[in-house]
Amino acid sequence: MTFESELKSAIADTLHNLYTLSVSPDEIKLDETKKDFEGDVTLVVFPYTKASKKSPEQTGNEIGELLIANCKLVSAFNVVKGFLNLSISDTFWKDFFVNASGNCKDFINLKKTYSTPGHLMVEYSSPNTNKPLHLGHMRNILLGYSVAEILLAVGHRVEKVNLVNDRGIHICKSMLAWKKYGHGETPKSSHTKGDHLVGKYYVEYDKKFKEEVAHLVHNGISKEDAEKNAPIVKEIQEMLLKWEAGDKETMDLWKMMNGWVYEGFDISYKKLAVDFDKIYYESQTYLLGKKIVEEGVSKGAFFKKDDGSIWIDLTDVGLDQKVLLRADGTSVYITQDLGTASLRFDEFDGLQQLIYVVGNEQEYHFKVLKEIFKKLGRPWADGLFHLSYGMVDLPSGKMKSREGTVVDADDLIKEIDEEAEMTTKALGKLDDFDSEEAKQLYHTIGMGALKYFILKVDPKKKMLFNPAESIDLNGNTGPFIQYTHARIRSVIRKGGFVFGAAVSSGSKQAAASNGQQEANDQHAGNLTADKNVIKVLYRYPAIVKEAAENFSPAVVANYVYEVAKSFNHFYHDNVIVDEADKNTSLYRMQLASLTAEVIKECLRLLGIVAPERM
RNA sequence: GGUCCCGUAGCUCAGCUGGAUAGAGCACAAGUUUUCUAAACUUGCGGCCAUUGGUUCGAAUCCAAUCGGGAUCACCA
Repeated sequence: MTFESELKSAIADTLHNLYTLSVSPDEIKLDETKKDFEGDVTLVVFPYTKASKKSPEQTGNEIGELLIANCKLVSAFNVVKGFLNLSISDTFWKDFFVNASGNCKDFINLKKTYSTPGHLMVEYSSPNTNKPLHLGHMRNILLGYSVAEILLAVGHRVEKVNLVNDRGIHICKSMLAWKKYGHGETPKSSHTKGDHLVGKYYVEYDKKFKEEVAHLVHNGISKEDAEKNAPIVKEIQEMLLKWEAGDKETMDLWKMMNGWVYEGFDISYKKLAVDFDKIYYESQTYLLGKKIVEEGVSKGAFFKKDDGSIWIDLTDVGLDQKVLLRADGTSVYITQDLGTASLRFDEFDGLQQLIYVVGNEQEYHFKVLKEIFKKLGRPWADGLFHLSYGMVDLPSGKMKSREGTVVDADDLIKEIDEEAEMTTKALGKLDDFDSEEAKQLYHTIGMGALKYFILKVDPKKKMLFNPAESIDLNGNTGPFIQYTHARIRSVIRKGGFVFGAAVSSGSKQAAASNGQQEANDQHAGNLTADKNVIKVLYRYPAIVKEAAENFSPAVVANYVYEVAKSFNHFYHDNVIVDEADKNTSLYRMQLASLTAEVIKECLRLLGIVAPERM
């Protein structure tokens, strides 16, 4: 149902006929025709003037004429300078529309994009269990979820996984602070979300630590020594040792506090409407990887220094030497990543790609990880992909947990929901909603605003988060797109059109009986304002495919905005439900309905719900 | 210092596998509703696409250098 490949071969044939030029259809590039010119697609003829030995205009005209004669897709052409603008026949657009509209489910469903789908894993979120989620985590979570949904949409098998960083000295900090100063406080007793309570003690530790250091410095000890020898530091080291030894009391405390955090995270994940197929815990994976290090040593890929530490030399690929195992035989950060990656490819048979959604500050780490596996000759080494994204900055500067300049995820969600509530109430369209329905809708709209705001930006760019603007509900925003969907639904409810009625009853007769067929026939070759909408809808499968191949929800986000815009333009100029003109009415309802379906699906890929009313 | 990423309108961003007069939204100014949801639509204002050089018929897009911003180069995770 695409014209590009057919047109390209026709052009290739034409070039061959005219100038005995052999060009493969794949090499031919077609651009969308600029708005100011007549036509749908444009062929730039400059590259062919050498072969034609004629002016660009002449060349364009010759190609255009032959195409008109030989390719029924092309209904008209014009040449401006070296640009051959081709009009695709209305018949094509109409056939496309009738087909897509009549088999809407098939049009929306892109699972057959690839004849042999892949098997991929997306790791995202990956939080620490010592503090609540903040804005930076949200970019990660929303990106990861959306990428996974997009990959699923084009038919890949996808494993969504989360690797929880639940152990280590930073986790012990909140444990120690709670033990010393917590007086048995629990989420229940304090009416605090578990992750926030634990986060509070993490901050508390840092405060005490600073106090002790200041005290020691005051007594004439150097800052460096003070930071090493503060009593609380000794305590924390003891605690870590106890944890590693499996000391019962410490383990119980650890389990209890982590449990609080997980309860808190679950609430946040639920609000964000994201999920995971499998959760890995670092406490279970941090000892993995040593075997791989040994293997590397025996293969000669790694080497041992005199002190017993094990290294890899990556200077040949432009990286440095990197330690893989400490002199005392304990793991470093990358050791466990070696283990988990390996584990995953063993666990999931046929896994081809492992996509890590992790901030760009880890780029070096993932380069090293990939190189190590290459050196070890793992066939899947090239399947490791670091989906790196930029930091989220605030207008006031960088976010720093310790300085309290973070935007807390739960607070932000609450704030945005409230904003959505205020706006919705002010518009007063939904006074018949009961309070539960209304609350649900405010959240739907709030999340639409937040998710769209974050996902429309190219992941690799660092983004500026302005709390005031992200809450904006007009213009290029999630609610704008959600609104377009809701408006279409509303109109269609009034018009009484049941989408795909003909299809569900499964016969052409049904289509004829409700007038769809007739309506479509009447509009054959009579496309005008609606054509722009149809043309935008036509690009939907290619857009999602592009987004999947580039792991970029931003592609979908920017596209769905275009869909909404083009439809709103159409809507403004045309009456959809018109009792006096049933055929036109029915035709336009189909167009509106198809638009709504595309919007809904694109939003779904971004993790955004398209409401029926708003 | 080495490596990587970014620099487009006052602000937030598209466009970057080279193509025509560089697009949106916000903000600002003006207009559109007895009609299907105005969270909409229309119009205006706003640009040496960081700078310089190169490649090319053609550069925001590719290459190089420079300037500015960020990240990273731990026996931390």
